[in-house]
Amino acid sequence: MTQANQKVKEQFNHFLSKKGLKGTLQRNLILDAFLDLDRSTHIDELYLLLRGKHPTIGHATVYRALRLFAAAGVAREINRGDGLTRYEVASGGKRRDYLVCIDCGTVTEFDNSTVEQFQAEVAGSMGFSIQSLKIELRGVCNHCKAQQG
Amino acid sequence: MTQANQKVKEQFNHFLSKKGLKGTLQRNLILDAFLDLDRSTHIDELYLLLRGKHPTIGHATVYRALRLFAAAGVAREINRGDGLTRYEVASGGKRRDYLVCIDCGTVTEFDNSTVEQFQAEVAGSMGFSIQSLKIELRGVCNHCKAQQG
DNA sequence: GCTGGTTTTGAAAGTTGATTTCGTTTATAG
DNA sequence: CTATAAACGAAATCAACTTTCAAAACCAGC
Repeated sequence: MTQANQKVKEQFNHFLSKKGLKGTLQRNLILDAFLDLDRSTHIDELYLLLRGKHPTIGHATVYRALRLFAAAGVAREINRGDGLTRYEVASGGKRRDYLVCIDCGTVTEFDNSTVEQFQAEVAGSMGFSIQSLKIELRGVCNHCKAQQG
Repeated sequence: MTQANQKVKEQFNHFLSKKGLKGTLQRNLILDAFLDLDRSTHIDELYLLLRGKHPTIGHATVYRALRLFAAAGVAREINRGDGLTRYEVASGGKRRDYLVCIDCGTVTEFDNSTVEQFQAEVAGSMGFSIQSLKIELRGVCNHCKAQQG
């Protein structure tokens, strides 16, 4: 358990008590698995993962837990347009910047200082308070370009 | 019928004959309705719209026609993460830049020269050939900010 | 520790939009 | 025309998401 993960768990517990909700074994197990995975995932993946160790945990519980994590601000929903709702740990920034290769399907995350500049400019000119930003670039990655000659 | 729309229809007909597919009454009606609407739409909206004038057109046919339009390059699929697959006329650029207000749900399109600059920089640094670009900013719009005081 | 009221759980059912099936109809080349 | 491949529409199916409901777990107050 990293210190960052410990902090996330505290944040979630604080959210629960603030809302009069209960801390349960299942919620703890699901949150642990979610944090341990440390990458974006979706309900069924997490469900199957947990199912191995804790056969009693149900699909609906995983579903509800992930939504609760999102409501608590410790997780974030991702929609990549593939019909699946993914979740990732929300800590550290609110950006989601992807390069999606239309050839091999690889999804690369990137971080470019231009993004911040871009964000500031749009916010200024449109009078818009930006809360989150999602940029998805689709194209052909270096590797696939090389393969195609 | 604008000249641009006429061109789109020619493009679609060319696609059909190139692929050995058939031009049908339904496909023409659906394409006309889609072009006339002149904004992003989804299957059911278009279906209901057509249904009024041409009660024999079925849901499946609208669905298949829109996918065909996309395959022909005259339409483009849009996924805004709301569970609906939308389509819009593909003519004119490959960008989709949105501002989504998390308060009132309004979706505003924007066009900012910074986008192009940004795109070029990312492509250069990552060795990525960008084909399409989707930017979605979520936040609070001017109007809602004013209402909240 | 109990107890009582509330919340949570898991299995199963329901919902929704997307997609396919299938028998019939239509378009088009020869 | 006629053959045949494609397209049609209604209905069925699919997959992911979401809700229902009775039983179980939680926890604040005794």
